[in-house]
Amino acid sequence: MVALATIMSGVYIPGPGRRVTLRDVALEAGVSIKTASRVVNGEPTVNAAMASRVAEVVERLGYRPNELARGLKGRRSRTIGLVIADVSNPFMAICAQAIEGVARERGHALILCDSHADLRTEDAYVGLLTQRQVDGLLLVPARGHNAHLEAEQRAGLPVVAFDRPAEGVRTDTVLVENRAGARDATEHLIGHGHERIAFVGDVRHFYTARKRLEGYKEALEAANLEPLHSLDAHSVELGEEATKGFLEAPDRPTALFAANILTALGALRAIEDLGLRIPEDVAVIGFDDFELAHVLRPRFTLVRQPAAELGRRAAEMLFGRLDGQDHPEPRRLVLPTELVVRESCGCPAQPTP
Amino acid sequence: MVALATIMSGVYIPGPGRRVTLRDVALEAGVSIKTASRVVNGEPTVNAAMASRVAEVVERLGYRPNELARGLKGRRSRTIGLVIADVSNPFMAICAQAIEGVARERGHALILCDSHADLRTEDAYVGLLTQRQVDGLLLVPARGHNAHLEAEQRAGLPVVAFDRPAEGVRTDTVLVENRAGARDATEHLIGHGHERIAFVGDVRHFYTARKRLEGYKEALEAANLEPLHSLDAHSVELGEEATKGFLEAPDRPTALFAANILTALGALRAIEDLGLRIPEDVAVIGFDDFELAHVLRPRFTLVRQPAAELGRRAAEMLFGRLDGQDHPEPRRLVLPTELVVRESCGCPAQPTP
DNA sequence: TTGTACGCGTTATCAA
DNA sequence: TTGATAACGCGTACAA
Repeated sequence: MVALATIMSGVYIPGPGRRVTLRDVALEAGVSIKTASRVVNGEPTVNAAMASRVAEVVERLGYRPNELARGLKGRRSRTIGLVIADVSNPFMAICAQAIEGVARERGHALILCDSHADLRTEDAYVGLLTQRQVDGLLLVPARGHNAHLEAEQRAGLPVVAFDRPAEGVRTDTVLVENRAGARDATEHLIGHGHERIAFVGDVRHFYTARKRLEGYKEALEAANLEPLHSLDAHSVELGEEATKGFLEAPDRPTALFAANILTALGALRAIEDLGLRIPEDVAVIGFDDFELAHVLRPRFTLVRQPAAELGRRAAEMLFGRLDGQDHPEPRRLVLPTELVVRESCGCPAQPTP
Repeated sequence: MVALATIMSGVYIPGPGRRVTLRDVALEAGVSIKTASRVVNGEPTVNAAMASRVAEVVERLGYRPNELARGLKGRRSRTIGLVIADVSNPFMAICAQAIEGVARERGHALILCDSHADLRTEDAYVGLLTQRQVDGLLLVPARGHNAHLEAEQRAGLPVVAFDRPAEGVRTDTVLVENRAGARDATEHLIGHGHERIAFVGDVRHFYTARKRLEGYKEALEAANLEPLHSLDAHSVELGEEATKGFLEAPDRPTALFAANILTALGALRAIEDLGLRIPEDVAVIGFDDFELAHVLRPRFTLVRQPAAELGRRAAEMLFGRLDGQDHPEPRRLVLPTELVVRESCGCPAQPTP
């Protein structure tokens, strides 16, 4: 072994590209590989003197266990996979950050995959991850039948879906109160006396969009008001267009519920362009938080999703399974949203929110 | 092997938790393991008939190579590590997304680590990553002496730093024109006739903050103007405070350069609170893009960083090394920024930017 | 308490 | 062209 490495003045210099292995340590310390292994893993059944000798060598050579070998042997890669729909979306990025934090606490690495909300890409990623023997899988499922997940689950891979449920597969799931959140927002607008409240939402097939629309309709029906919605505005531009469609009509709505970030931004642009005032001419509430919401004037009222908690809870649910918690049935956790009341809904300005 | 698995009506059902291995394939196809391996790896030296028979079995059993075993044997994990300072920062998230995309194109998995810009956390993560035998490392270095990187590099691990250089270590680096970008912005304000231009920046020890301050000073000096800067505003609140400090002074500046996102938001809040108008009372230019910049009124002028390209180029530089490109010296790539002129600087409104 | 032998799933070597 | 056999680095089972 020393053939490929050199010890110079107490500093071990591994050959280029060659890492120190347990064998190197064992040889250097004059013990068996197994004993070295025991010391590294902190097993108690080692002579103290020997242990400290080995520890010294480990330190000096800078030995690092090879996790690939460990995983191969031990059937645990200490790695989990995350397939997210779009990391560049701040909401998702915060989820990812929270998940990464939990993984770290639990000594696991996190492989990040961005499916761009595409089912085939997701499928490919799930393959990549299982090939890497991940211990578990967290994902924001793409729309469509996530059939590929089923085989993995049957093979014993714990899977947790979050933000939206996986279609056609029974997995643990962590969601957000989309419907209740939308209902709260709509009711708040109704409470301000509005009777014509428009809904600008994104792709109708998206789970979150559907649920939010349901909540909106629920609130309107309870108040005996007519729904007035536009869907499929999945970009700022389309959101702007849809909003203008509403606001330029003869009998225009006096309030607007923008069901996601993009439509909210589009709505703001439209309102600005038409020279209307918020909230005097149109009151607005959005769904999902953004950094500038309290910088805008008037301050923007919105339904806040607990992004970090969503990620954290999903990760914890996964690690629960890894720890052997045996819930035979898939679990479902739904986290509450929070209506952050500021000024765009028509409420008076607060001191310093 | 069939002891732990069953073949029923053509469908192979692996035992719980047990995955199909090359042995299973070989047994089922009646060939040697090595032959099965050859087929899987597309080696040309296989009899066509045999190859298709094996391929069929691979398909039917749903065989997936175990990347851990491959990595253990082949000394290539096909995995790269990314240590980023803060994924919840949209700029970083976009970098991460771009990197992930390149990794995917190259058939590599990406392990994501969030150092929270903390050197010790970074150190721990680098350890975690090398234990996982990553083939290369991309990172946004934390401030301080990144000594731990040196040992890894010596052991043959390619390292690419991006957004900021690693201190005390010589690595490939991809940066953005912080200085030139800040100079451009400042010059633009000078071009509008401003003579008192304040700089609101974040932590003075940060590389990016320093470079931007340099650029700002350069522009002022060239125009024989007095610099007027405040530093260490590393939150929206502090940015707001710092801005108010400037604007409430007797001889207040007529223009403001906010050197990062947080200070830009803080500045906007401060200006709003003081009842000043943009750009009539104070012209403003920021550094770094944000989703709402063109939704704000007036539209916000800023220096845009090529986030996706930064990530992509860094990843490509890393894969270049992995492909064996042998540049003995560390390389450094500096990407240009772009001054996105809108209205907050005092320029007239554009039709539809 | 310590060491030996084997296996994890794969690829590489070499002989057939 | 194909197949035994030996690695890769580590942990487990068992023996010393």
